[in-house]
Formats: sequence, C-alpha cells, structure tokens
Amino acid sequence: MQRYEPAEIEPRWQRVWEEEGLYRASDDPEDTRPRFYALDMFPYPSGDLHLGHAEAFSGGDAVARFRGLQGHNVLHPIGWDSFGLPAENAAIKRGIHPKQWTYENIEQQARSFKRMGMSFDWTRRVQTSDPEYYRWTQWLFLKLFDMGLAYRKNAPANWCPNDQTVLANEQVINGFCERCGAAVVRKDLTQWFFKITDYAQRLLDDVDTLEEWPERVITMQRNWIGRSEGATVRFAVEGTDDDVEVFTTRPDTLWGVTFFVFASEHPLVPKLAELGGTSEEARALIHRLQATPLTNREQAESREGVRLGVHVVNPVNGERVPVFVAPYVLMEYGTGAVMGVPAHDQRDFEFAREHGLEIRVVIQPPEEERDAASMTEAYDHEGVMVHSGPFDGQRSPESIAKVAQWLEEQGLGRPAVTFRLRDWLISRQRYWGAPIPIIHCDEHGEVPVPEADLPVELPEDVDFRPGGESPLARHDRFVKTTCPTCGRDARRDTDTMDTFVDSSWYFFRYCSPGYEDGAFRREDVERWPVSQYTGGVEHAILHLLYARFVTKALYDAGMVPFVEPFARLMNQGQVIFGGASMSKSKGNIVEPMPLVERWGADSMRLTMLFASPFEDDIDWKLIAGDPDRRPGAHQWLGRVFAAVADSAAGGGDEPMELVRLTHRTIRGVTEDLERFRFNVAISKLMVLSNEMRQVLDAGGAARGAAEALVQMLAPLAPFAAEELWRAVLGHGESVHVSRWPGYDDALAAQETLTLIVQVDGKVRDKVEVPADADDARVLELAHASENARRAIGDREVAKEIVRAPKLVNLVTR
RNA sequence: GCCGAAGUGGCGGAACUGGCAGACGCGCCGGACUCAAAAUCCGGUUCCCCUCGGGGAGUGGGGGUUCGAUUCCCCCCUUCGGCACCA
Repeated sequence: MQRYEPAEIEPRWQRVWEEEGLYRASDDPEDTRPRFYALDMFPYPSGDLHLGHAEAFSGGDAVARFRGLQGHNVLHPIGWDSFGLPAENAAIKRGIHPKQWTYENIEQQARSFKRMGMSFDWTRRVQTSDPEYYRWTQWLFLKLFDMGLAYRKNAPANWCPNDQTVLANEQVINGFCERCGAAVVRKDLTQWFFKITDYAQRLLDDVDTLEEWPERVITMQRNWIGRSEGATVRFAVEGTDDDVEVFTTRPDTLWGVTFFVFASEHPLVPKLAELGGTSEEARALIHRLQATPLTNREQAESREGVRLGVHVVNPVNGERVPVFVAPYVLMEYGTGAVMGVPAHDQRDFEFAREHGLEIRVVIQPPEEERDAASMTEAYDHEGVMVHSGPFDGQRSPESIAKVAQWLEEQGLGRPAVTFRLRDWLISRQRYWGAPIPIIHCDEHGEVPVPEADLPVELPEDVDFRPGGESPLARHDRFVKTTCPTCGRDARRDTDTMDTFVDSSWYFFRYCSPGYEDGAFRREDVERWPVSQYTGGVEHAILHLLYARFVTKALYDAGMVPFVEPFARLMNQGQVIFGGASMSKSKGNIVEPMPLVERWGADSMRLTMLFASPFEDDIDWKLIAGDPDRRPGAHQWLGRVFAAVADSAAGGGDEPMELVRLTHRTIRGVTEDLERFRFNVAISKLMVLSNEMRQVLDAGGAARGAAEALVQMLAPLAPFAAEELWRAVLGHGESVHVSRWPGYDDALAAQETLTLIVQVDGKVRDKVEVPADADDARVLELAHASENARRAIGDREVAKEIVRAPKLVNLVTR
C-alpha cells in the first residue's frame, strides 16, 4: 500500500511542473479557450512568506487551478511590491543596502512559493523596484502630469518624525503613522499630488457596478469618498472688499447663523486678525494651531476659539455676525470656513454655549415649541422653517434644495457638492522608491523628463539614512542635470513616489511581460481583464481606490478599454493567533515554511482552506496550535492515498450508490469552488473518500470515484493529486491539464430519500421512500407510522401538509 | 455617534428557494491492535429526563408571520471591522 510522504512527493512534482511549463498563460490567437485572469495581491518582500500569504495564495491558487481544469486559458501571475520604507529601515538596521535586503527576500519568497506549488506563470514576474518596471511607473506619473492630474503645491502635510517623510491622509491612523506608530506632526512642504478628487464622483458612481465586491469594501469606499450635497454661500467681510465662501449641507438654516468661524490656516485670517486689532490671545491660538499636527484630534475636539474682532454679513438677511478662529474648523474640508448655526448643529451649539453666543431656532420641530434658552443640544431633525424670511412655513429637509436654488437666483450662492476625499499626496522624502521624473529649471519650472530618457534611475551609492530631506538631494550627480527644454543647468526632483503608485498599475504590466515600447499594450490589457482579484481587506481603501483611479485616468487617456480594474474581489480573512494578530512583540509568530517542510504544502493549504469560510479570520492557535501534532489534513490525505491506491488495485463493479454519490459530489464541489466555499468543498470530498473506504472494505470497487476525487482534489492539494493521478492511477499527463469531471443530474439525484413525518410540526418519524414517491403514497406512509399515530393520540387530524417526497405534516388543531 | 458584518455543541464550522439543526473536521470518551506507547483502524459524542421504546428543550434575548423559522418581519443585547468635529 502507498504511504503518504509529502516530503518526497512534493519536491519531485515541483521539478516536473517546472520542466513541463504547465502554468503558462497562452497569448496564442489560435487559442480559443475562454480566458481567466486570476490575480493575487502581490506580496511585499519583508522576509519569508508568512501565514497570511499561505492563506491568501492557497485560495487564489485554488481558483486559478479550478478555472484551468474547467478549460480556461488562465493567467495567474506573480510579482513583488518591492519598493518601500520597511526595506530601508531594515537595511539601515542591518547595515546593508535596501536593494540587497529586498532582493534576497524576493528570492526567498519565490523559492517558498515554488515549494508551496503555486501555479504561477513565472515568465511574467514583475518587481516594482526593477528599472524595467519603475521606468513605466515614471511614465505613468508623466502621463498624469500631462493630463493635469499631477501637480505640486505647498501645503501643510502629515509628517512622520520617525520615518522622516510625509504621509498620505490614508496612512495616518488616528493621528499616528500607519507604519511605525509615531505621532504625526504638521509640516508645511511643497509636495506632489495626484488629483484623485477630480474623479471623486466617478469613483463613487462606479462603485455601484462592482456587484461582485464584498459589501463592506463597497461601503468603506463610499464612506471614504464621502459625498455631501448642499450649497456654497458667500458672506461679505465687513470693512473690506473680500467675500468668503462657506459650504453647508443645511442652507435651510441660514437664517439661524449667529457667528462665523475660520480655520486657522485660512488665507484671509492674517489679514482679518490685523484688521480687527486682534488680541495677543488670538495670535497665540493661531500660532499654536498652525504648529499642531493636522490630525490631532484632541485639539480638534475642543471648543476653544477666539474672536477676530471683525464681522461678516449674512447675505440672506443682512445681519452682522462676529468672526472667530477655532480648531474645530478644518482647512482641508469644504472652504475652510463655516457659518455657525448653533440651534441646528451640535458643534456650533457647543461652541455658542462656550462663548456666550446667541442661539436662534429657525427649524421648529413638529408638535413642539423649541426655545433657545432651554435647549440642551442642537436640533438637527426635520421641522418647519421659522424666522426665515421668504421661506417661513416651508418644511425642512425638503426645503434644502429650494433654498439652494433660491441662493443661486439671488446671486448669493449656489447648490454644491463636497467630498471628503482629498488629493493623493504621492511624494516621499525617502530613498527606496521610484524617483519623480521631473526636472526643475529656473527658466521653465517643472519640466517632465522626456520619455526617451526614462527611467530616471535610482542611484545606488546614496547615503539613504533619513535626514528630513530626500536622501537623493545629497547625491550631486543625481541632482545635477540640464533642462530638457533649454539645456541649461537644472536640478532633478529628489522625492520618490509613494509605493501605492507602483501598485496602482502592476496588474496591467502582467499582461504585456517584457514589453519595451510602453507600460503595456492596450490589446493585451483588453484580452486579459482581471477576472478575480484575491487579497486582504486591509487594502479596502488605499490600494483599491488608487488602482481604480489610475484605471479611470488611463481610460480617459485611451490606454485601457475599461473604467474599473477588478470585476470580482475576494478578501481572505486574517490569520491570527490566540485571538490577537501575530506580531514579533507578542512573540506569537508562526512561520509557515517549517510546517510546509514537515507536513507538506498540501496539508498547509488544506488546513487553511478547510478551517473556515475564506473571508473569515482563522485563529491558528485553535486549528493547529501544536506544531508537533499531525494536522488533520495530513491524516485525511493519508486516508485518501490508501483509498485511491486500493481503488486502483481492485477491479469489479462499482456500487450504484457510490456512483451516485460521486456525481452528487462533483455537482456540489463545482458549485462550492465557483463560490469560493473551499471549506464546504473539502468536507464533501471527505464524505466521498469516507464512502469509498466503506465500499472498498466491503469488497466493492471504487475506481470511478477515485478518479473524480483526485481531480477535484487537484486545485486544493495539487501535489497529492498529481502523485495519485500519475503514479497511482497511472495517467500519462498531469492532473492539472485534465478536464474537470462532469456530472449527470439524473445520477446525482438521490434514489431514495428520507420522508419526514411530522405531527403538529414536530418530527415523529423518518421513513425511507423512493425519490419518485407521490403525495398519495407519502401520505399513506405517514398515516401508517406507528410513532405518528401515537403522537396524534385520540385527536383528529385537521390538516395535512404534504411535500412529497420529503415531508408530511399532520396538524391536529 | 454613524456605516457595515456577524452571533449555531467543548472548538472550527455545515444546513439549496422556509421543511431531519449540528454535515465534515478537531478535541474528548470507549474499543481493537501492542509487552507498552506512538501511529493506525472501529464505535460514541448538543443538553436534560428515561422503563432504552422514547420524551422534553435547543441556533444571542424577546415578540410576530407560518402547518412548520438557524432561514422572513419588528424590537433589544453582544462581538468584530471601518469611519468619526467632514460643516
């Protein structure tokens, strides 16, 4: 009998697969198979693969292999997101070059992927830190620059004092650096931005077309974009010729404005402070605010603020209202100034109470008199407009649009939409990234590097330790260049790009491997739209939003034929340990590769996929806490080996019941894999293998079941399936190029079923009946049931519910 | 606070369109094999009661619809995830 020895089997087939080139996607125009692009989020090379990779790629690979078996021409590529800060930090710590650290890790991960038996098309491998790749990342930058979607401006930015670089808003978590956890501070810097806000509406609208995305990701994207409808209104600043605009979602409350507040960074503030002869106190506050981090919540949640000593005029009623500066107003949202309506906005209410300002009710709740003096909180629900001039008696919120309309007619404002989404800050003051391909010329300003001169290579001999400015700025040979326009001395931009730029387009590059005349060919991308994207939910906003934006921009440039990059998205759950995420500091990290060496890649995959639904978290401690204990998956594979070997050896007729179960299993597993229900698919395979064992032990044959079982195992445990298919069942070709087994619905149907006999909805008996038993027959059987009769007792059956052949319910009352 | 997802045995989890709750696996218990152990195989395993035929309860809690609810509706509780002065 064949013993299951993964340590012997797996490396052997790994070599054979490589020699046979089994997993290459075909670009042959004669190839008429339907195409399937199975994309996995590419890894960051921070060391060897971790358990999260094992989980994600086990699922992604199962999908790719399953589609291949179903007759698709599958593109299943792999690459590395290999620029980025952690490489630099790790390199500094180890005293080596980031390049060395990165590429060693890539090679290690590549070996591990091969050891895991991933069905990657290695000929399409990309690494974002390769000049052949980032050449096109730079091209993308220039394309966006051409389109007016990349621009540079001086603005307060989130600065991480530890990593010594700016961060995108998306990378600041509650005021702390996403990567290192240091408190973020504010710094005024000239930075490059991508104008993602131009696409806010389209990014929001098209989210509705992503029917195959997880609901929670859709919701997160919507919330992040954060669309608000309302109006902008212009207030005149008394004593000047200046106007100041505010955005409000509640123009219906305009008659309740009793004060006005600026963000401290608002450009008008210095002028107004001077005009109002503002106190030392005000100056001190403004100064302090401008030195605090953008995202300092404690600051923002206070209701402090100071009068500037000037007034603005409410355009709807001509009233003068006092002007303040306060930290609760953010420069980044809306216009950086708000109108204060304390009666109907909680923040304004608190501010008014704090500073003794008038509270004026202009939306009267139904059935109830509200008066300002007794209010304990703002009223922000529906009601009737009062003290509102021409709008008295109108119902809010229906009146909001009417007021906005009216403002436009009166020339006081107009309906407006504001988004929470900010432009994407893409420049970084660190070394290990793609240089921004811009040359600064005194004469000609920001001049794009000519496409023919790309890539702007990242020099290796750089002192890359962070120092508050870009390390590249210290590298004279890099910096000094000539202006492409006038040929005079000029300076290269010394910032590098956010690595999310690298990863915003890598899935296009896979379609045109090695292409040297462009980032990709349009026809390749058209041929290979992503069919399935697999990866972690931690990218629900950042990466996915950026990739969607870049795809839309490239669509507008005529370079790709679709507006959404990923039709289907599947998020695997996280692998945690003992209820907590794994981390070095907790000392609970489990390395997958030693387990793969010990128990086999197939066991690792099956353990992962069987543990829970793919999108749910797996607590490794619960499912495989003891590394010395033989995993259940390994045990089962051993039983499968025995059963298949016995089936191959034995002859004779296969019992009809086993044939039927086989067909039923094929039908079920096919459906399950289509819906990524790997855990359920595996359980069905277990049922089939258990039944095979029974049949074999009773002296029956099971060859047909064995063949089907092995094929269905192929996407989930590819090495074991291959060994069984070729070495045990004696097939000449790989199971991975075999044709997914079909099923016959008639055979998949049960021959007999269990009839449930209920009395008053309670199960009283179970009777085996032929699958074609009709209503009369099952009713007869139900009445014949001893148990049912006893349950009925001397009562009368008032109603009979018959669902032949599955159920009869006899109702006595 | 707002948005989203989810609550089923000791554990991970099954259950098609409302029709056998707990598939499958882990763990545990018992047995076989063994001098013994490991490995392997076989059997049992929701809880309570029982005269061993069976009976009762049971899918976070409370209501409702229905012959029948893990599944549909309403209210509540809890957990997880995201966002959070966004004007």
